[in-house]
Amino acid sequence: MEETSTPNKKRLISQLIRGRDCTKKLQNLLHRRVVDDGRRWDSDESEKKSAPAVKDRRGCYKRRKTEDSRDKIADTIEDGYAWRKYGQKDILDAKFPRCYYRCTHKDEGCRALKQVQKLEDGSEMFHITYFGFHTCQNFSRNKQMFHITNSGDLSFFLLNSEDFKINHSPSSPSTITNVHLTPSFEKEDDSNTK
DNA sequence: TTGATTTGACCGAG
DNA sequence: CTCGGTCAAATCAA
Repeated sequence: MEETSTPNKKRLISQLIRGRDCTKKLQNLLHRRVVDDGRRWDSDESEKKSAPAVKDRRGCYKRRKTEDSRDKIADTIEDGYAWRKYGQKDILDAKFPRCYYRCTHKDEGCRALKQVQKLEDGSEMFHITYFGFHTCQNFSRNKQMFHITNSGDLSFFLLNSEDFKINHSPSSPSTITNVHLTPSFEKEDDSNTK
């Protein structure tokens, strides 16, 4: 990891810059969200409080718009976070069902969600879509960072570190120091270049 | 026992 | 109505 200096370094830097741009965009998005918070989608608390019957009050939710979603293709659904499956659906034109996951720490306020669907091109790969961000404390656990590193998903890593900074302290996360990047960072999904 | 997964019902959007 | 997303009871696993 040391002997290849300039070309890799350059690439790395440009990746970091891209990541930073991305996080900046997301920060803006997050900020907007906070501003007009409350009538977005899923005003869960208020609705749940006034829930009458509990029993057949299923699904007081709104369909997810294309808010802030990030797509990624990977050969594993593992990304270092603890997810809890809450549903699975057969999708109309798809061979494989779509699985729905939320963060295990939802009860602590973490709203991160993801959807996983196997690709139809025969490869054993998965199309993963992330919604929202982790507000739980996952980031203090180092081993999970290395998981992320293994999967080579730099952008996701950066996004979350930024998220972490927003929610906690602006000081640089010391855990980053050990990370070595896998150069195979091929999935180019531009998330939201609309 | 607790926590995670399975699975069919339910809901809102279109 | 159909379809995708979510809920929650039943079930499984540790």
